[in-house]
Amino acid sequence: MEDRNKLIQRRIEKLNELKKQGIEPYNNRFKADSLSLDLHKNYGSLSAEQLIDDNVCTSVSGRIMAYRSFGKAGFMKIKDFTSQIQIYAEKNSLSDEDFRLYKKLDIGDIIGVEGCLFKTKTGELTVKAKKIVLLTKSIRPLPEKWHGLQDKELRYRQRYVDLIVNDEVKNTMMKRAEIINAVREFMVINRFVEVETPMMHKLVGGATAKPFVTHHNALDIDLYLRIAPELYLKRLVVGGMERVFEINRNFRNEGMDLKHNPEFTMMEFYIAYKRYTFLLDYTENLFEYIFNKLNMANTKTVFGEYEIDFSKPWKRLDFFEGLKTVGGLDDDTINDKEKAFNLALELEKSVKKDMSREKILAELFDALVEPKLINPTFVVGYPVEISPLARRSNDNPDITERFELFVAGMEIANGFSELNDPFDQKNRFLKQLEDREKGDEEASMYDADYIRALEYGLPPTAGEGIGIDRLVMLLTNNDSIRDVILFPLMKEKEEEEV
RNA sequence: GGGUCGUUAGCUCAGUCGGUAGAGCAGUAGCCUUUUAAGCUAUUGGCCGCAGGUUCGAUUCCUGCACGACCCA
Repeated sequence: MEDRNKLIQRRIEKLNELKKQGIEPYNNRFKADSLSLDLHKNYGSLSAEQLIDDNVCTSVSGRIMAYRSFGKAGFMKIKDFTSQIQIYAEKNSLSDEDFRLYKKLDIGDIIGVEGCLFKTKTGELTVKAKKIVLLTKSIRPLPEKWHGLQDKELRYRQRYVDLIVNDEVKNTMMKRAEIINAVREFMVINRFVEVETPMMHKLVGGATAKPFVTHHNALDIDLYLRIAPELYLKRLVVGGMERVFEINRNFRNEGMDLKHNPEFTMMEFYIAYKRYTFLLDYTENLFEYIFNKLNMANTKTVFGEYEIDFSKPWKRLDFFEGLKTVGGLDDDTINDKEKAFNLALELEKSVKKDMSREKILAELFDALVEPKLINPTFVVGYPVEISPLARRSNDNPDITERFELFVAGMEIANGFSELNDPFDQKNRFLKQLEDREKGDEEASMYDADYIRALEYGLPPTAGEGIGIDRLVMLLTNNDSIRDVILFPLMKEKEEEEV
């Protein structure tokens, strides 16, 4: 233990003094019968006189968040997972031993209190302590009571402290849980089955991204943390599980910024005998369901500087139309790879000479169109070239039956009619393999078993992935993905003690 | 990967045109039996991120590094 910090030293001394007096600093035998929020709900509206008449006695436990002491009495605020409640401790109502303990308590300590409810002069519901039990001595001081913990680095690294002092973190995470529950409920109502497919893959596939590599010792093989569950979920559809979904982590070995964390949560689902057009309506309905479940009065939310209107139906925008009407490109630039390439260079996009025209256009779309898609917009009509797992459109074999959903300039979802033609899929894998050999580390690998599955027959199927973290960002008005992930990845920092 | 900014007490922040630093909260001691960021009095606490350079002297100026925030790729 470091000896430089006097505050910690002082608290350790206190802990030892308490032990000497026979007080256990880590006592786990206190039984609380009430939660703070329930006390406020059940008794908060009673008058001071009524409370005294009713003589409501209770026991609560929680962490001391405020401590105001004057001589022979004082107030504390203790916090449990539901709320906070004030404790009044006075000499006359406590045993000498408990009063001595009370005088030694620190902010941050966790205690149990038995006593009866009353209202103070200012009308605050309070427990007048008859008995105080120390449950956990805290030997590290909490951040300042008024400003809390501001340092973002510390907040992410020591999320436990952040959660203690910054209520909005817990609120966001609770809302995240509600959102995921709502999503799951909606899927189950629609007769989807939740499944878990492998996180460790022998081949990279299902998306365009660089993977993390790990090693299995006993088998002596490299494995990849999955970049997407797609190919496994579609194998399940082949097997007759015609409606499946998975809510789980994907891992992509890429940069980190406001919208990207190396591990992130996706909901992917597949439904047989439907086309991508079904998914558009289904996604709108899913959002409507979430809004209702979260008691969000209308279908509008504030996100940063924007007010976003989720009311149905959402805008549909053709990929190439978008390049023109939103991105301001002319037909010349769209049709002439050279011109598109030069424009992309001007915009400082990382394009290469040997990239296909469609890939360059996708970069231009990313730079010029996406940031302008604020209200929910389904972009449709993506080129085959950049959609290796999507079915071709019957009207135009260069275009797929695919869409992406954008909100507030962020990609939220990606879905399509699945490519179920094994011959076409085989060729697309071979094309990916070529790209990979040319040095494209994001291209997928050839998955022979997946082709075999398609040869058994994948029914016509529609599938979609929804980025859960970004969805939570939208609905909780957080502009950083780190604020909706409990433990975002941070570089290791040297610790000051062992 | 590039650019801008940041890193000072446990926390939130000042500050030093270069002479080794302050406040509030927290802590400690005392007074105080209805407080709400309780109050009053006194007081402890600092490798001023790390390493190097310039200088008589660096927390301050310069360079590099680490970590972070934001912007760009």
